Amino acid sequence: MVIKNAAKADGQNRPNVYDANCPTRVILDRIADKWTVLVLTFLEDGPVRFNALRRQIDGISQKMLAQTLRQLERDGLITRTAIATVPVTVEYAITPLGRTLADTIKPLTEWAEHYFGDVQRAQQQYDRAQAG
Amino acid sequence: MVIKNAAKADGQNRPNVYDANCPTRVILDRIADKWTVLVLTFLEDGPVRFNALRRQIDGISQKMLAQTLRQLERDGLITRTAIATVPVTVEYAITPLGRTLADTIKPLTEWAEHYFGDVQRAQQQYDRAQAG
DNA sequence: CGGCATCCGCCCAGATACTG
DNA sequence: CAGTATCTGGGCGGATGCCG
Repeated sequence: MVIKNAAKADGQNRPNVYDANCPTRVILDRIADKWTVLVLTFLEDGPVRFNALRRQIDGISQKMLAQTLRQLERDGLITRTAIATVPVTVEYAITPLGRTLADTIKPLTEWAEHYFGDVQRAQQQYDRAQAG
Repeated sequence: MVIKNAAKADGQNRPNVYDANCPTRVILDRIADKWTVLVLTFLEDGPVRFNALRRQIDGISQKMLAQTLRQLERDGLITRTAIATVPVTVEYAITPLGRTLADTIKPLTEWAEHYFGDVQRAQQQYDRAQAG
């Protein structure tokens, strides 16, 4: 039983992320994807083509990029536009809904940039304590 | 080459999450963990014991909970306090650093609770379009 | 250029059993 | 109560090859 928020996911009450059957868990799992955050925030500045994304998001494979993009498109967070040139050009753009999410997760990357030093120091201290 | 932010991770310039070698990626990967967000936000309201967390965070296994807690402790985001009772009691509490992160990711769960309906509708529309 | 299909290794997560 | 230890399989993600 969930104490913190007694509301059940199935129906009339408020959704509860701590309930495994709550649909908000799906969203959380999506955000918990390794690449979703990076791809979505990258598209904030304007439409980008597939290979441009591939090059600029360092470390992503074409398979994972394609997978992530398809998922984001399915969620209505980005759009996919194929332009019939030779060779074909495909542009990905963020949707208004996607932008609300991007705005929400942006502070996250800022937190990472601001505090990663503190975290690293904590880790080193922890590791020393374990070793000693 | 990264265009969006020319700064390299190694040294004098600003960190760049789009660079695979950037230490902020480590933070992002941590946040991208399935359970980190839930555990950390849950501890915002005060210290909680192991089995209490296990019961209240629906769907988590004891293995994953232990793993997540150890990781969070190592990152300096939570503390672990063992009280020598019989049987032993262990309380986990959020640190000031952890609280800054919890405050940062909280809007995320709120986004999920607010917009999951829009996402579900988008998914259904997408799936219909694929089927038809 | 922008993918998809296939194969495959490896790690992650669940289940189970045991301990202080 | 609060974990650790071990085994196991399913899936994730990388590499490669092919196509419109």
